[in-house]
Amino acid sequence: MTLLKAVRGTRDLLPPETELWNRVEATARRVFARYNFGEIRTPIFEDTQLFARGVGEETDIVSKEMYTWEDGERFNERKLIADWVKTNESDEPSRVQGGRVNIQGVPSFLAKLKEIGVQLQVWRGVNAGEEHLLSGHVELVSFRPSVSSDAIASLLKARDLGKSDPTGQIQQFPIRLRLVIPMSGAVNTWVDRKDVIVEPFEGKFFDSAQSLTLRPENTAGVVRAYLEHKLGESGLLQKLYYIGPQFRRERPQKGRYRQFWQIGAEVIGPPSAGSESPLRDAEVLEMLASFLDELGIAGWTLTLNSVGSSTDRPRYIAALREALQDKAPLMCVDCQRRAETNPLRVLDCKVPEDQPIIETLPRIADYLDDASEAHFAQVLAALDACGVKYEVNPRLVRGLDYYTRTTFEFTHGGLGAQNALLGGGRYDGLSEMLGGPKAPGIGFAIGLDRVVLTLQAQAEAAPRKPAPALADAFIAPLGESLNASALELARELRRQGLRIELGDGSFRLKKSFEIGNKLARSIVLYGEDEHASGILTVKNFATGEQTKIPRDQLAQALQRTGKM
RNA sequence: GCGGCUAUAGUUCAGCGGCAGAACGCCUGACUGUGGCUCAGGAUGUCGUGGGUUCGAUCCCCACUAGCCGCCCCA
Repeated sequence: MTLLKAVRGTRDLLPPETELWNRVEATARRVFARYNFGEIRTPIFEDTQLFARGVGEETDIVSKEMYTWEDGERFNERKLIADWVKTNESDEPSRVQGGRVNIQGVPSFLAKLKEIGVQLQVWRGVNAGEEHLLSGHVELVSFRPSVSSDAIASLLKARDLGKSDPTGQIQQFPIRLRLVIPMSGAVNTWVDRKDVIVEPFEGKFFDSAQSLTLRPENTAGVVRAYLEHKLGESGLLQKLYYIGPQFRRERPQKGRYRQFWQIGAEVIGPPSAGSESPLRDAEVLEMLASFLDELGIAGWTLTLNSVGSSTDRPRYIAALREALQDKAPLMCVDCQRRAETNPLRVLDCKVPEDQPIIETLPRIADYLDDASEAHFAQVLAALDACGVKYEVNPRLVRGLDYYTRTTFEFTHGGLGAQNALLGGGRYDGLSEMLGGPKAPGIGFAIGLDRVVLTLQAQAEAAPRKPAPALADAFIAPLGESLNASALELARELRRQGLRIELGDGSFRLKKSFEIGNKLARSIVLYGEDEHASGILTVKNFATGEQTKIPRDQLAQALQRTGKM
């Protein structure tokens, strides 16, 4: 039996690494608290519509990277029967074959069906125009009073196959399932037109309550919660932070996982609360700089830009498209594609030859209206005033549709291709996109995985690595009869705040020492003598010093060695 | 999603068309209530999975899976 493994792009976080994760999270909580942020926890999955409307239907995240499923999906027998009746009512009886499910599709699709074990009689005919038997197994289908579970399973498989069709090949040839019941006089009693409600077939045999999606980011969820709970009605600015896993189906790489962790925060509220103020932008950026500094991340770079208001941006994109009509053919193939699909991305191109051309393209700065321009200038002025270093990069663009005005990212050189530690920006129109009142906001998401990677790389480079955390003491019961009272001793010490490892009476003393030396700073011997006298034998591993300590002074003594 | 590289012991990695290897770690003993150091001994294993070539495959070929690097995208 093959061992099951964590699925692609996911991973287990084990001690002692989790200690580092906790440190980062604790630092975030501590720093954010000083700015009066409160924690919000939103669901890990949301209605798919939330992300489609918030993040943007056309973004890569929504169009190809989300984990989406139809929740509460049920096989709809009525639809299946209705479809059968509809497609077969004009068929000549002689053309109807008994007990089979016919599936039409392209050869690769049929091969796949075979591969996953769908046992059906299958002909190829769409492309080749010839009939060719690929599999001889005949699956019987009966659907009175209900469709066989095998047939349902086959439909489910075919449906999933259609969903995961990577090349779009299958979609070009829609899956057509035709259920054919045995030819006999029984037909009319099996499916009586009067008993069946014939409805137009809508192209699916499945009904679902709603489409759900594992969150690919958390801002949309926070804004949804803000609207749902009418937090704007307080008239105050809402300052919320979150820590949690996010999900995107991308190709895994170092620093990029399919389940990844983000620490993020949002400042959002009605305009009357000052949510539009450039001071909020600067304050958030200053907080992030403090967070990274306090964590001890050296060598980060803050890059920022203004992508303009929701009216500036379309104007700019139009201008960019126009300029690219002439320029794009001179650029790399990627840029030629981007010019069509997502012109803003051309600005991100890293090909050296393209750089001079990019320099000649229109700049977003020239398309900002006066208000946006002034807003950005005030953000920069506030950053200057508090001494946070930054670079303005007029080519910095963000991939999510909801960003307006200030956008930024903090990068770190040690991360390779995935060099962004965190990213964020202002989203003045998001609330309205979700059907809410005007509620400008600014937020960011820290890539926790990447921050941890950076810290680990720094620790690796450091001349002295920190020693792994040791327990204060290892309690070694000498003999299994002492196990129970050793637990009592451990409980006593632990309740006084000590970190205790408890051995086992079956261990030979030598083994207790060996294990104790690996796990703890001191060993406490708990044998018959100690049990009777209440005077315990304690040996400090570092000094080799061995002393007798009365039980009531033990905690204090171990505390003291802890500070050594 | 695309391209390249990789997959052997718990870990880091050698290796070879014909008995599966090192170092570290682990276990046992020298040493029955005293660890680290030393010495002696021991066990490591589906050689990623499935096919193919071959008398014979961990090695060569193919497919798959996973990881890493780059692209894409983003945190």
